[in-house]
Amino acid sequence: MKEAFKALADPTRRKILDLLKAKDLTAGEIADQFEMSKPSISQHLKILKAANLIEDEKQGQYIYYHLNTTVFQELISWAMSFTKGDDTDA
Amino acid sequence: MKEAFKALADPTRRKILDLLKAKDLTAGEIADQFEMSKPSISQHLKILKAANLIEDEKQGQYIYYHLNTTVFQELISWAMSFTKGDDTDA
DNA sequence: TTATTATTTAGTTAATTACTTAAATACTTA
DNA sequence: TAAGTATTTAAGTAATTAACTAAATAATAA
Repeated sequence: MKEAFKALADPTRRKILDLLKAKDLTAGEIADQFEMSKPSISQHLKILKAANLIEDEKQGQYIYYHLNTTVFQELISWAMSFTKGDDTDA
Repeated sequence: MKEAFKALADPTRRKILDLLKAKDLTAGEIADQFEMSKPSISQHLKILKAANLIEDEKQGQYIYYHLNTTVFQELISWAMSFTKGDDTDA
């Protein structure tokens, strides 16, 4: 989760996650949605992957990225522990 | 939410939230839990407050801090939108 | 009023982060 | 094999962040 919190702090990375919510995309397709160099997006993807928020899958010369929902589930539990009626530890 | 994501990226700030989950505390009581200067903790409290994750209340010479759960609720909704079963199109 | 306690604000510095361009790697196609 | 496309890695830099100490503000108590 530690890595995820840091990964989620950046608006570009949150937008990447939003894009992947709609459908799986290649690194290039993701980069096309931003006015930013491809290496920069590649770095962001690397950080999201290290945080287990996304996974990649190579298909020929392309690398497809897709969401990994497990950390989002953990995040839900974590946030719920701060709302009334839930005593669960972080 | 933008501010909240950045606020949550720091482990010291997440620990402050954990402490406030148990009970309301003064700035000094919070600072006592860390091996860090009081001004540093004060800055973290300021950031958490700007993110609407906590609120303060002055009582005499003390300032009590307590959780504000509204942004946590928003965070839950946000994270749920990434998990299966919350398909907005369904 | 003066001193004490609680806390924040200001100013500075070191570490981290988010970009950039250039080069490297990997796959595909002619 | 050589050229082209997709993507990452490397190296460098500017902006941001998180810490510190010192000073300021505010309330309390002597």
